[in-house]
Amino acid sequence: MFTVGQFSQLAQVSKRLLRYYDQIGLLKPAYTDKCTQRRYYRAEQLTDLNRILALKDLGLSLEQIQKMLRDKISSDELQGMLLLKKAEIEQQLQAELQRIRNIEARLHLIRHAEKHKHLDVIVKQIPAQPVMSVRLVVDSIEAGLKLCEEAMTVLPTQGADSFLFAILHSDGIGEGGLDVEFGRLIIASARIPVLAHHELGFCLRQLPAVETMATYIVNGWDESILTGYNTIATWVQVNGYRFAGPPREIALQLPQTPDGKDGVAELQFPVEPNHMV
Amino acid sequence: MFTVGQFSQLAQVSKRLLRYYDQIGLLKPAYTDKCTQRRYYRAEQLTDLNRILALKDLGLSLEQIQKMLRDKISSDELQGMLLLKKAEIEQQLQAELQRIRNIEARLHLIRHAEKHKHLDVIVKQIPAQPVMSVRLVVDSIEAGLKLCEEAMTVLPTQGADSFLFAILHSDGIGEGGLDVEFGRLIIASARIPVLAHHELGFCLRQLPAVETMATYIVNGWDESILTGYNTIATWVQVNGYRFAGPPREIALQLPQTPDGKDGVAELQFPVEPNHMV
DNA sequence: TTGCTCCTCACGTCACGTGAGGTGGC
DNA sequence: TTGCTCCTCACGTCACGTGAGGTGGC
Repeated sequence: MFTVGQFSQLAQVSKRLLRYYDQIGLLKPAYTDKCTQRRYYRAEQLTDLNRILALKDLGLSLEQIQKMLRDKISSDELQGMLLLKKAEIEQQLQAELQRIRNIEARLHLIRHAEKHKHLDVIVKQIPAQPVMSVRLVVDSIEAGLKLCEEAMTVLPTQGADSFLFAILHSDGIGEGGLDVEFGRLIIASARIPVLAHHELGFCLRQLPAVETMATYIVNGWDESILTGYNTIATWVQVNGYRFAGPPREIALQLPQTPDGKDGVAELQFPVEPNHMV
Repeated sequence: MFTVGQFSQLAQVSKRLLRYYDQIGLLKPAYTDKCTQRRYYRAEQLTDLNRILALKDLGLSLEQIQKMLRDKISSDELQGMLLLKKAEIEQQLQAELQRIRNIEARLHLIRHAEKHKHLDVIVKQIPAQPVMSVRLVVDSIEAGLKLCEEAMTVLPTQGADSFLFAILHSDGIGEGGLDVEFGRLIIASARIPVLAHHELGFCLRQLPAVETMATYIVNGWDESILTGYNTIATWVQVNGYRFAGPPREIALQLPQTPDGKDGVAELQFPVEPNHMV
């Protein structure tokens, strides 16, 4: 029979761990003095402890281990648990690899770009979203901007969180003009004056959800937006993604000053991992 | 200006997270109503939040992030931190790979061995250890056992935690006889009757520390020990290790019954990763 | 008697999730 | 007035580490 101190030395674990395992009922000492509360362990219990440590090393939680030991688990069940755990770890491993790639991308950007705006690009899930919008082909960017302003004035203002948005459906600058969509996000079940704008071609529709959306916040309603496109494009490339759908632009805050410096917009680019890289 | 709810929806994070970041001073809302305690965020703050999330994604702790943002860190420092973090993750990655290999080994053993004794093999660090021992070459295992018993009776008993041990220095069963060492571990600075046993050849020396020692507890002081050797050998092979030094045997509990069923011993094999596999 | 080990609280870790219970603005 | 959102506690998570403060056996 060994005391905690002795037993902990034999097993090369802390005394606290032994007391803790006693407390949660994972490994009770062979004998506990009712009076002094002292714990006494048998040499044979090293076997039990080692088994616990081995299972812990495999990444199982103490709770799982406890259940396994208590239920005298079968070989098949153990196999199942291990396979499950393996899959789990493999997934974690993928995540870590992704992180490493991300870090390398940052390092690359730090070394080769002057600023670190790329720190502000974030990938997130975007849920589906009802909108009121109009879609058409315009000849030039100027025409598009004009339409945009028109839409801004025409569409009814709702709450503070009902935003204007634009989607560029055509790839880059095609020769056939720009295929664009303008409109307003519809939050909750606010009252929508649908009929009033039918003649302008506005329709109610649903923007699809996007699993992996690379987003970037642009401060300033001017050339910042163009550099924002560049930032996000660089980020996407360096981080091993590629574009996977039409980009969106959300006006989070309309500019109040004529130079537009106080406007805030979010650029959203659907992306997917680029396995070619 | 947005309330927590609105801001959390924009950023796709929980309200609790925003309040938490406020609480720890990582991201204070642009304005907090002194009276109602309500938080109000500016659209521009999405930039800050995204930067925080990006750094978090890289695996940095909130404390590190906070320091980075507070100290207006330089590009070089950021680079250093990222390199450090990368190294950390790579280390974790190695650990996970090792775990996966371990799990695969277990699965293999489960499928091809009948029991799961291999669950009881544990790798640990063993510190250096003073001992009183004698080393010599014997012709046969029988002669060795006889010497062992002699040593057991001759060596003075100390506390309950002063164990007898044996080390097999020769590789397997060489033709030149067995090179063995017997003795007793010396715990703390107990009084040692050195002189009394000089004529038997006992010396005080230090067993070296071992970084990676594969250990296995044997219950029973009989043929269990041989099967124990087998268990540990299989384990070592399947888990991608190889032997890296003379094995030790520690008598944790001397048998009290004639059949020796109640003895307990720990087998210790120095090992190292087998990169050949 | 002096050390040494043992004991039981109980807080700290890390980044929030999850109610409980109550209040202000449309 | 009814909902909705907001607020502040405060506990829970996971596996212990780390003192604090006190006690029993040689």
